[in-house]
Amino acid sequence: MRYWWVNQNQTYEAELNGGYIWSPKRNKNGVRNQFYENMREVSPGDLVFSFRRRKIPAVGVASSYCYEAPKPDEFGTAGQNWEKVGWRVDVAYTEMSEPITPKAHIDVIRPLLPGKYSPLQQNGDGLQSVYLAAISRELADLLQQLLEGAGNPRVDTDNISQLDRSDLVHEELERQIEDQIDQSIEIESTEKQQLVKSRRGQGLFRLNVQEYEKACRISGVCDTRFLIASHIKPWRSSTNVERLDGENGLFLSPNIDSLFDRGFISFDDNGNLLVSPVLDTQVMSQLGVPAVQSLNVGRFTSGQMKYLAHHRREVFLESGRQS
DNA sequence: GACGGCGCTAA
DNA sequence: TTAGCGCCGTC
Repeated sequence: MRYWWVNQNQTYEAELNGGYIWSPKRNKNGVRNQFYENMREVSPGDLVFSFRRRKIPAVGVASSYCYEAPKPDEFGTAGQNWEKVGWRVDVAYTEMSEPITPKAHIDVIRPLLPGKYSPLQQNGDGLQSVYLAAISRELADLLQQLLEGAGNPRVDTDNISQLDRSDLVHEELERQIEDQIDQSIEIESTEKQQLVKSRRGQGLFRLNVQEYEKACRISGVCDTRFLIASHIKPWRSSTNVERLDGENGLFLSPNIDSLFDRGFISFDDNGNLLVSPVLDTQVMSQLGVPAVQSLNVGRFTSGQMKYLAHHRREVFLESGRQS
């Protein structure tokens, strides 16, 4: 399990009440930001320390992995220059009745601050450019001691709640897109039907995928009755052309589709399997992904590679990967 | 007056 | 890529 520190000044109320943390995927100028990339490495059960107005007013336990979600409406003007779609992790917060001020304990905290991507300055002040920062177990232990010493209840990872809204959020997002397709006057009704069917991997999209893929790349199952035509670049993020493009698809066994769809696995351009560090290796092998050092699933077309690059950049749950 | 989920920019 | 510095709105 891992430990995180989140600087939430303007959005604290919204994120506390909503039970989540949210970030855009990129800086305003489109550049990768490590504090946003860190969202992709959170696992259920991880501990999250809230930081607001120089204090720690709440401690949370993550209850989901990272998933794509729209910018919360309740942010209002706070996040005006952030993108409309970003990363979200569900978090069960416990408010501290006696918030502590890290700066008051900076002498003991300073030696435990990370050398890079630290959430605090050496003098104990915050850092404007930080959102979600990784901290060590040692620092997390210290913060918990300080919080308990001040009279707060201890928050532990086994306070984990089962609340994971990722399916609901994605369902709502995709339902809105279906409505847009349905109301569009430029699209013919037969194409509308195909676009909606493609969301479930059915219809024309499935036929188009069959031109490129014959079996599940990992399980080897080739009876298409048991395979899901899975979008590489997610349906919700695709253009209408991409939603029906056969090169934007793989035939996958249901278990493998579920792992690929949620970003637990991906592929590089040479066909090597990539496994997210957030995924438990035992679960992975139980779900049918062989626990070998490297697995090559064969060549991809240049079209497939284009979509795979998107999958690695926007779906795969690993921070810091350049591709 | 203090400070930060910034925006630039230097190296 | 990372950290430092200056801006300025908000608490």
